[in-house]
Amino acid sequence: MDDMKKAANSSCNDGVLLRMGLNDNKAGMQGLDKEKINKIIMDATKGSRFYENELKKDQQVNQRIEKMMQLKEKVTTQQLLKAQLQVDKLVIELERSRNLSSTIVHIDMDAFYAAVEMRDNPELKEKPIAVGSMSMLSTSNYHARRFGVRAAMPGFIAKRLCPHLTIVPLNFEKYSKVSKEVREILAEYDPNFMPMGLDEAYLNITEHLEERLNWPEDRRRFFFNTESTTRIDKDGMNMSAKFNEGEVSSSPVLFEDNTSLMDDGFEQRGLSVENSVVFGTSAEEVVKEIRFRIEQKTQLTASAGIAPNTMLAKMCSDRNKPNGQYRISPERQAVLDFLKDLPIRKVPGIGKVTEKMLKALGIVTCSELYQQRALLSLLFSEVSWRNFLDISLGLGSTHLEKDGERKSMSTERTFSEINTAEDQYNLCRELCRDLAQDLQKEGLKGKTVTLKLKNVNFEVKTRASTVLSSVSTEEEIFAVAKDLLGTEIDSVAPHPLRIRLMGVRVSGFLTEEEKKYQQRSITSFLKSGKEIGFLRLQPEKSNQEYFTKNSEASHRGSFFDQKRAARQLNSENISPNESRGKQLFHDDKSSANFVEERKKVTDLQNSNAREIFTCPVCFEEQSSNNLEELNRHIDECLSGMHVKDTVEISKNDSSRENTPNFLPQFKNEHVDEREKNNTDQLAGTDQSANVSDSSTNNSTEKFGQIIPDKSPRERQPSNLSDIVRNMCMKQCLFPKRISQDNEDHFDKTEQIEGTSSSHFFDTKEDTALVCPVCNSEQKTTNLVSFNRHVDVCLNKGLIQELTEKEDFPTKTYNMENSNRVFSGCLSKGQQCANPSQGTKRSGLTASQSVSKKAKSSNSKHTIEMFFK
DNA sequence: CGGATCGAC
DNA sequence: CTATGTCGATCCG
Repeated sequence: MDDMKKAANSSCNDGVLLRMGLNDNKAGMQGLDKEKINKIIMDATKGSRFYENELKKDQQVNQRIEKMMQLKEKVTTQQLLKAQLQVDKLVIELERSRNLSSTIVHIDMDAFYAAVEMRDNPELKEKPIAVGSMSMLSTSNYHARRFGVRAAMPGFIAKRLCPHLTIVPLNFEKYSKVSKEVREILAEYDPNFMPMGLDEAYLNITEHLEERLNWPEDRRRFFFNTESTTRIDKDGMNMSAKFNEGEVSSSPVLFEDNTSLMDDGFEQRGLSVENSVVFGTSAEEVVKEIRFRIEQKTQLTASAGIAPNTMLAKMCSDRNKPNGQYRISPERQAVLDFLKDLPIRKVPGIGKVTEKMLKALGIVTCSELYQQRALLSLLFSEVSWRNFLDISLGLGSTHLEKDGERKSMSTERTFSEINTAEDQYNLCRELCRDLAQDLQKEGLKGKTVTLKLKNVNFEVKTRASTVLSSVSTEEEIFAVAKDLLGTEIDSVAPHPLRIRLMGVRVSGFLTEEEKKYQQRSITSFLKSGKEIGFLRLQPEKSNQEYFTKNSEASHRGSFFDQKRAARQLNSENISPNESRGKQLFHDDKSSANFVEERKKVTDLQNSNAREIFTCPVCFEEQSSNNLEELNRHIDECLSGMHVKDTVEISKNDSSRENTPNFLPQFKNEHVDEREKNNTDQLAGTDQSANVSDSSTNNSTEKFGQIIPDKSPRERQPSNLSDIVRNMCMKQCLFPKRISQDNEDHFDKTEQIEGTSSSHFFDTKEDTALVCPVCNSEQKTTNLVSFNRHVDVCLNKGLIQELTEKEDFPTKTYNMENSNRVFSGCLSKGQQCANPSQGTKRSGLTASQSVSKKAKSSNSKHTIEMFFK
């Protein structure tokens, strides 16, 4: 967002102080010099918990650097020479595939939030201002920057730097509105432009430039905003809305010394009719036109960069800001000239830490980055050094990829210290509630819940748990999160957990495909009694829900509101008793309530009065509410379908054997030129693999053999083992991989993302089959036998458990969230206790060779293949 | 997979 | 008093 953020940290000496200070200080009547600024910051910082943590982090980075330097010492000349050869081969390839044919533009609004606030409140125009709060600033205007006030700085420190600083609170609605106005303009030049936050965007104007060549002059004519904000129609009519403000003050608000585009010689062009200006057909002219229109429409200025790829364009927009633009002409030499002395820190993706590490190697500029390419290839991961190489050659994306599906969703909050378990659980629930709401908006469900905690010393911890059934509701998320939180509370007991931030994240979303099948998998089956559970309790109340009710009854409104209210009342201290783990309530009143409510639940469960049974196999409601009878019915149902099902599965195995189906699909249609080249060539040697991959990829037919391919509504699970198998397949949790060859392991992410199915029962030599029910390793690798075992196990185990009303064996499937459904059905209120089982995940059995093929056809790093 | 870290806005 | 919130990527164990 903010141009100065990086400058703040660039080319500093080591040390926390300098990191937080700034280096460049624009000359001006007012303002502070670098030294003063750093001193003030230091005084405000020194001794704080925050500072101590910064020091600690600094030490860790230093250790990383030390490790790297030790590695460097071991590098022999021979290794270096060899690496040099390898890398240079790659350089030739990269060079050969350099693509200069696109015209990419990066637009960056100048000090966006601050500029908007100044525009809307003229009183602020002459003053140093910042947008944010006393604890954190989002941006500052250029006036304030002269005092060292910048984004990501806490307001109270900014105030010390610049006592006259006006801090205005964030107003996202307003910024969004302005942002939308800007985007409307951008879309005219590239309908597929890519916004990056509210104040930045990339455009690919290659096509626009071509079309524009044929445009008549009038189509490139724009009027000043006293009349119009956009070009006129052929009839000379205004096409767009007028400024609603009615005020004519169009002068830029941002910089006292600025030169508006209007003063920038547009009138001298001689092309303009009164009050209008005509733009040319070059890329520069297009971008000037865009910036002109933005300014006319919003009274805000933007900076821009023009270059053959996104990386360069972004760096260009930084070059002449504020209110300027810069272009790298599409020639190799122009690119290299631009990079020659450019500090690596200016490169997007190179941050504070990377800068420091590279600096330890004597690398500061991009040309130095290139010179050290061989060494870097030995010291850094492949991904990293290839990225470095791309950077030093000036290579980047020449097209704008649509960003794919969201991968996670989270919410987190900072607050003044919270140290009682009760408060922490309440807060956690509130976060879960908010998150659940957000998830709902996008209709997402995820399998992994991550809890994030920051203690009062600013140390951050995350704890994650992946569950079998995907979660989306407040209760479901909280059920997982509260355990994670409980574990953390326990881990510091008897001391209280003293935190200043808590966050909850959900990730591992189901793909569309998975969503469909999930409906008839055991997960949904077990997940909630509401849907298709074979036992319904009325009213449907889980323990958690009682907890909610309870806490909500005593606290109205948001947790923070209550805290605030409590502080104001300031009468009663919440007793900071030993907050032992999962004991949710500490004060007598709520404890009592909880116990009482809990009792109600068990009472309800014990009185069979309102139970309705639904058979999990045939899905028929049972007339009897007798457990024994239900069990007998289920037995019959299961044994009736058992044999047939086994045969069906075994038949499918053979057809599945060599058709791996976990390969990820191509994420986007467009393939980078150089990737295309390589895949084309690879196709020669690897054709068969590609064909087979793509054919299996979407093969619903094959998929359908495993799970009969009818609409979920049409077909319900035939028996429990079927259900379990479906679940296993979709969740990729099976079978267990015994031999742990750590070398050359494949990318699990890809497999989980992709539609994995066929590898479920794949037989591999290094794979032992482990029964998901009894958890015992099976001697046989024969799938038919194995399936039989699982079926037997299921029938024997599950039904027996049902009948005997004992706890689910510890060594079973992890039921996690499903506990409450099971508890209701198995043993009237008894929970099946296997809390930790679910976090253990089995490895996958996909063959590595296949996995590599997947990469070669899809990955950015295909070039590697050439050197083998 | 889980956890830490980096980087961007 | 008072040092953000959200997201994706990567690396390591």
